[in-house]
Amino acid sequence: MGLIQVARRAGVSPTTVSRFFNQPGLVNAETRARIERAVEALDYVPNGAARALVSKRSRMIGVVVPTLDHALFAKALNSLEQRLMQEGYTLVVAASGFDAAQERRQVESLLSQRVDGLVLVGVARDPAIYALLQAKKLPYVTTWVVDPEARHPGVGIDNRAAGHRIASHLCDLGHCDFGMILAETAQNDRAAERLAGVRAALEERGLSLAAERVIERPLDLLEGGYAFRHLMSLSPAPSAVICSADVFAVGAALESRRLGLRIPDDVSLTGFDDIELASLIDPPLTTLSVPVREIGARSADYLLKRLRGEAVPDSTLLDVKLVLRESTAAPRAKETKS
Amino acid sequence: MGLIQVARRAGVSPTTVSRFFNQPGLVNAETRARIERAVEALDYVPNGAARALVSKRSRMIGVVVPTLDHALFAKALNSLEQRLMQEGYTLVVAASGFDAAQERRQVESLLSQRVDGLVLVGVARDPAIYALLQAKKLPYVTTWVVDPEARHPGVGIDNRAAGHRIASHLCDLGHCDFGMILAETAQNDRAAERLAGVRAALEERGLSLAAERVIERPLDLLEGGYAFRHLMSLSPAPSAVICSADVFAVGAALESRRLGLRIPDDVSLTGFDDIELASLIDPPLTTLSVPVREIGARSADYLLKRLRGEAVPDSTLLDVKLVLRESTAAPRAKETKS
DNA sequence: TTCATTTGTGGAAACGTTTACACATATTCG
DNA sequence: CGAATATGTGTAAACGTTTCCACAAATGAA
Repeated sequence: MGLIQVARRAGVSPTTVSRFFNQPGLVNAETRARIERAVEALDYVPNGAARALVSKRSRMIGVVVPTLDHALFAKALNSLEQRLMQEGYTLVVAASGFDAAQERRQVESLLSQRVDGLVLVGVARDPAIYALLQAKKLPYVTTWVVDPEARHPGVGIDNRAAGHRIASHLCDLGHCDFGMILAETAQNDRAAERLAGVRAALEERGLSLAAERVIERPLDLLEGGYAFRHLMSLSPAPSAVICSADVFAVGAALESRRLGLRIPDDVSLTGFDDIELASLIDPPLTTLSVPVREIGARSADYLLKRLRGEAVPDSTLLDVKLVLRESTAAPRAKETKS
Repeated sequence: MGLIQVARRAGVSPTTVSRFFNQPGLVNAETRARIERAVEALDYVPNGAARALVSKRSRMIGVVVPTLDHALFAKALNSLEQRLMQEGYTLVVAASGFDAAQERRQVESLLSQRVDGLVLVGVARDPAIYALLQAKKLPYVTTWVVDPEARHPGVGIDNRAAGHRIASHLCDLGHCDFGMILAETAQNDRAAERLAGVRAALEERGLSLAAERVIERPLDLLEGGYAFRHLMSLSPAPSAVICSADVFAVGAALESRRLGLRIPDDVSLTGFDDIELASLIDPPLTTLSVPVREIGARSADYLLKRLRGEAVPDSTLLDVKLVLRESTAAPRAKETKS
């Protein structure tokens, strides 16, 4: 039911059939034709398991994302998959649901499936995972972030600098009262870094961000709306709300309409990621553009090169762009205390 | 570097170690403890390739989606993955990019990786794929659709009935002039069926949908806007625009604002899928709710059961709900010809 | 006590490839 | 013309599991 049957039918040895698939150049054109015919006739499909067992390469790349429920990770996966496929690799995916223990189990499972490389999101995770990866000498990349201490190869952006950038923009416009909506930092080092960057920018100007003005929520359009409503109920209400994801910002923008608040006249609003919707809502959202597709493609490239044994720079820091649209403006002149 | 080393260290035979993993109940508690220790000490991870080779089951399920660029498929994948993971299965994904030839290559690749089952989207595809699946006796499900002729097991909705339903709703409101925006039917049988359903509903009432009022576009927010603009430039402009996906409808809604058209006063607008955004835009979108997550979960269930050898109904037809929100209303009274 | 059953374990043969290594024949070169 | 080098092919040993079968010891029933 395999190579041997094909070999028999083509009147050659199994070795030759194997070569036919792996280094066709080495086999005589005529022989090649005979083998081709045999393959067709038998509907032969190589057995990846046997192949992986002996060659010690499965031609599979594993990836663990927090969730597939949001287009962001899915988009990155898409470009990852495309690149890998071009090179004959297959993608094995697992979704951890932002759960550290589950992520660990997933990684173990992927190791067991003998993936040739691994793509992870973020750098903060159960150290046991890194220990295992080290022990097995498995090539891996962390994505979206680049480990500041460079202990792990990564493809991503500087989330802290990005947070700094967007906060600075708002400060430059004259804002002093901020609110922030972000993903739960305990399970999301991207959000944590962005927050740190925002904080740093504010501190440089002698401003600060009170804890009750930092709202952590699961990433979700609705949650963005709730958080926004809450922030705007504080006194004084923030004159600018920074969101760690466009999804939050869009939710906030929709909620603002319900609250009768105008953006940017009453509040400035910023997002993060630059999803398609960001440019389409009213008003178009000022945001920080994250090269999602490139993250996917470059991660693939990194692993591919390592698997080919080529030298690769450990980390790739991608550029983010501040995209100025219409959701930010100077704050309203402060009413003088009566 | 494997079972044997663990066995040696634990002072048992490889067979016993194998049992330890596969039927722990059969091995003595004391022995089990010894093996456990050996496993820990050696950082042993079972070799899935070897396992698959001899057991003929890889514990991997393959899935080919058109794209991961849209949240819809990704969401379904997410629930699919969750269910599979619970049962110890791993998900291998490929994105065909709506390309039939590529889909075929992907399926072959998945067959080669020896997946135990396959999830496909839609039922229209290269017949060679079905032939191969048949020849290899590989369990598979088609999703989103249920093959009307029941030649293939499927988990999905009745897209035609759904199209019929939403068109009927608009007819009942009194609309006569329709436009439709949908995905390219050549590569998307879901869209094609929805269109057919709409057409059927109209015909029942003596109405029809001219070819130039059916706009096929790649699934994309922006495209929805362009198509909408074009439809509204026709004369007479449709009083209702039916979209085969919420993504189109949201794009259309955003565009309507730019055009100075009010929804539903000037045009009624309907979507399909009921994505989260649908309820949040202004006005909230009347749409047809598709149980995306359930499609994923049930597909997983189907395969899981088949792999366990249990009997399973060939097809699962899921309910769709017409979600009435505020984007549809009776058409404006027609201006009488002057 | 004897036989049958349960419980726990091991031996050895697959599974379908790849990969050294060897070898025969044809080609090139000094 | 002989030696060196390509070119094309084959033999046989892995790879790390599972699975079939056998078997010993402990337990239960008669």
